[in-house]
This record gives sequence, structure tokens and C-alpha cells, in this order.
Amino acid sequence: MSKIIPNISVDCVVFGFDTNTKSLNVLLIKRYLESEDDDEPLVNDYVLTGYHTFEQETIDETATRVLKELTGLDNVYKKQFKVFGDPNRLMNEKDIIWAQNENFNQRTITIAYYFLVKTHEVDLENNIHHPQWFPVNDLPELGFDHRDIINEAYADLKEKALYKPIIFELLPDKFTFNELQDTYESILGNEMDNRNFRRKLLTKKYIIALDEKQVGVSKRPSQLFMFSKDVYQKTYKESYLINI
Amino acid sequence: MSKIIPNISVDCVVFGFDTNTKSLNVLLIKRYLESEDDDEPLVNDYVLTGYHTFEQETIDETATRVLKELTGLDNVYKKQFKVFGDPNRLMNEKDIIWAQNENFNQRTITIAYYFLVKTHEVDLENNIHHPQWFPVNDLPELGFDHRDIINEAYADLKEKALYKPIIFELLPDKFTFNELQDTYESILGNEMDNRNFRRKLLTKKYIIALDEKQVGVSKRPSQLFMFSKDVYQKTYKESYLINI
DNA sequence: AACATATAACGTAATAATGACATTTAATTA
DNA sequence: TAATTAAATGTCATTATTACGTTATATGTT
Repeated sequence: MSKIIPNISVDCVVFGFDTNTKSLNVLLIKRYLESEDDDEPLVNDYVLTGYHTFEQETIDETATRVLKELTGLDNVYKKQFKVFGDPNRLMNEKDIIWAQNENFNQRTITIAYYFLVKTHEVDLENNIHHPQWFPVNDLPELGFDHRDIINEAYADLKEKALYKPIIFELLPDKFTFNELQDTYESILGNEMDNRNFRRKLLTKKYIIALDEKQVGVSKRPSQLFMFSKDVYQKTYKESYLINI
Repeated sequence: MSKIIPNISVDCVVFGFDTNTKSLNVLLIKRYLESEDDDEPLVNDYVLTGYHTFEQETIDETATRVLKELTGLDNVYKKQFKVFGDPNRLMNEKDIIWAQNENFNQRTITIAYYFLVKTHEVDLENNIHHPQWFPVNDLPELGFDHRDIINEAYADLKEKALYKPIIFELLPDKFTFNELQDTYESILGNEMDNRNFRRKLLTKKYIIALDEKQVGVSKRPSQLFMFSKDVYQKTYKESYLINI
């Protein structure tokens, strides 16, 4: 049995994109504690999943382990983006109640990761944590400093999406151009002209048109595309284009 | 007296740019341990500065404190870029010798920051750590996992320099256009056409031509420029230009 | 005073990328 | 076969980029 390091943990922000609602979502689990006199619950909000690092484990392994438990997924895009270590970060009223109940009260610093997953690959049903997706722009009440953590993760994702092809981590293997644009618009929070967007990205050799169309839609079906990481890595030249 | 958290530390990569040698440098301190029989020293290499976090201190405060001790500087650009937490990260031969001598051997995770400083503002003389500048491309033998840490810091800096105006943190308040270009070239590791470089950056309103020239040079003196963070923040529109 | 030296500073033309804008096409369903 | 729905596309004016060599302005030297 592995021993945990009591003052070091990992928290995981799991991002998914829902192509139906066109919403960038975050996976959260409920934090619930009943009062003794069965009145109002003492704690009833949502949190990220996380766990302490084991003594013989890298931080990355902790993150991977936590994600696997939550989603069942391996080999997911992962970014360690910030450490949250304020001595008072778990000192809200509800966090203190929770900490007393759960028997942790030491100063804990947490290393925060975000993950980009394909929503349809996450099985929410058979999951002891009962995770739920929430739009990143419409989050429920959150415990600990997890709202901060999510906001920082989102800010980092926004920036990174502009110059790395990470958006494809959020899309199915086969996607339409409109889905791609929707995903960009959700992440970046702005609308784009569809003609200009297509022109720009259609020239990229690593976005490959498939000989295949959407099926089962009652309208003109879109063409499907795929992203080739391989072609990307081979053809992308770091332009060193200063863009300040 | 503040108590330290024994398994959590901060390490600081301090970058400076030397306009004379046109070299991006890192500030290092010596790690030295003599053997008892006075032969070869047991440990004789260089390391970053770092220190443990105090119990009532944020991680950012730790970093700021360590930098202040090393350089005397406050209010310096600082980026927390990565955590190094491999269980075996301090397990090289020399690190073990050092750890026995210094009496630490527990697993320690370190939160790494880099700082961008103006070289001429750092006083190397009156400093108990005796720090020295080394070119990032020609580092001496380094202790612990500090070569990794520096390389990761450098990679992050390279990326960030392309889309944030952080380069000015490395330059004096008044700089010439050629110094600006030299700094970019050192960081990005490529040469640029000087006409195109000027044209591109001269159009930026936040790079302001001063009514002032270099003095004491035996050639045509350059015009001096300054960077206005204020103008930058007011005029920069996030273009949301996808650049993948 | 004229010249040498050294580096700062600049221009042009061809090509590529961007931004702004509305219509046509291709499938399903009634 | 007509209606519906969303997919897909074209053009033009403006701006940005690339590639390239010459001129300007200071100091130092004779």
C-alpha cells in the first residue's frame, strides 16, 4: 500500500466540448455533508477531483492516476499549469467544516493540471464519483479555491489554443469544419467569420478532408475532417514570428 | 522565526541579457564540498538558488524572497513555470553526498520560477552567494536536476517571448533597436532581417522613440527607445488570431 | 578640413495573408 | 417538386511579409 504525502496534492480540471450545446465544459463532482439535525446540509457544492501524491510517484503520475479514476481514460492531453499554495487557500467556512469531517487540516499545496478530453469518451454512468459536466461559463457553487483553479486553467487553455493544435483533443477523431469553428469560438469567446476561418485553416496540410460525410442529419450533411498530428509535426515550422 | 516546510521548495532561474556579449545568461551559485583528505573536492559544481517555503508564506512570496536575497531586486518579472517532483530527482551521486552533508534527504518537490532581470541592476559584488552569470547555451556542470530546470525555463521563455512583450524586462529602460533585435535573436536562436524587424516593431505604438541618442560610442550613435507598458495595455487588442 | 571607419537607418517590389461582405449548393422532409 | 436547413464558397481592397543593398551620421585619424 502506497503512503501519501499529506501536504502535496494534485487537482484536475477536465475540459470537454459539447458539440450539441456548443459549450466548453468542466467535469465536477459533488461535495456533500449532512448536518446532524438533518436540516440544511452543511456542505453541498461541487469540486474538482484530486488526490495526494504517493511517496513513490511522480506528480505527473498522480495526475494521470486521478484522471483515470475519474474518467477511465488514459493517454489524454495533460498540462500542469499552476501550483496553488496559499497558506489560507482552504480556509472558507465550508472548507473548514469539510476538513474537520475528512480529517485533513494541514497546509496542502496542490499542483493543478488540466486535461482535454473527448466528451463522448467519458462514461459518466458507471462511476463512483458521479461526475457531471458544467459549462465553464456557468459553474455551480464550488468548494475550496476550485473556482480560481478553473479560471486559471481556462485562461491558460485560451492562450495555448492560439498557437498549439490542442483544440483537436476536444473534438472527435472525425469532425466537421463547423464543429472546429464552434470549438474555437467557445474557447476564445468570440465569433469568427466562417469564410475567413475556413480559408485560413483549410490551407493547413494537417487538417485532412475525409471521403466521408455526416450521416443521419436532416439537412445537407457536412464533410468530415481529421487532424494528423504526424503531418503537423513534420510540416510545422516554428515561424518565430513575433506577435506582440 | 519562521518554520520551513521541509518537502517543498522553490528554485529560481534568473535570466539576464548581456548586451555586450549578446548572450542570454543565467545566474548561478557554486556548490562546493571538500573531501576530508583534501584531495579532489567531492562536490564542485553550480546550482540555482532556491529555498524552502515557510509555513506562513505563499509560494510566490518564497520566490520573491529568494530572488531578493540573491539579487537585491524587488518587483521583477516572475513566472512560475513548472513543478519538479520526481521521487528520484536528487539521487545523483554528488547530490547524495551533498544531501548527507547538508542533512536533507527527504523527497522534496520544487516549484520552479524564472525571473527576467536587467543585468546591470544586479550587484554581484556585495553578495554572500557569489552568483555568476553563465550563457544559457554554455552552462557549467550543474547539480541536482538544475540543468533540466533551466532548459524548461528557457523553453517557456522562448514561447512566451513570441506573444507577450516580456523581452523589455531584459533590456535597460532606454534601449536601441539593435539591442532589441539582438535580444530577440538570442532568445529565439535565429537571425532576423534587420529591415523587416524594424519595420514590424516600429509600427507598435508602445515602442516609443526618445529624443535621445547613445553617448560615448565611436560610431554613429543609435537612437534610444523605451517601452510603455501603459500604452501596450491600452492599445493591444487580443487579436484572437489562430496561429497553428 | 578631409578622409576613413563603423554601424545605424532606411526603401521597394513582389507575394501572401487578412478582413469585410452575400450568395449558392446539397442534402432531407413535407 | 417545393420547402427547409445548414454547408460551402468568391472577390476585392487592405495590410503584412519576404527578400534584397544602399545611404546616412556619428567618431577618430591624418
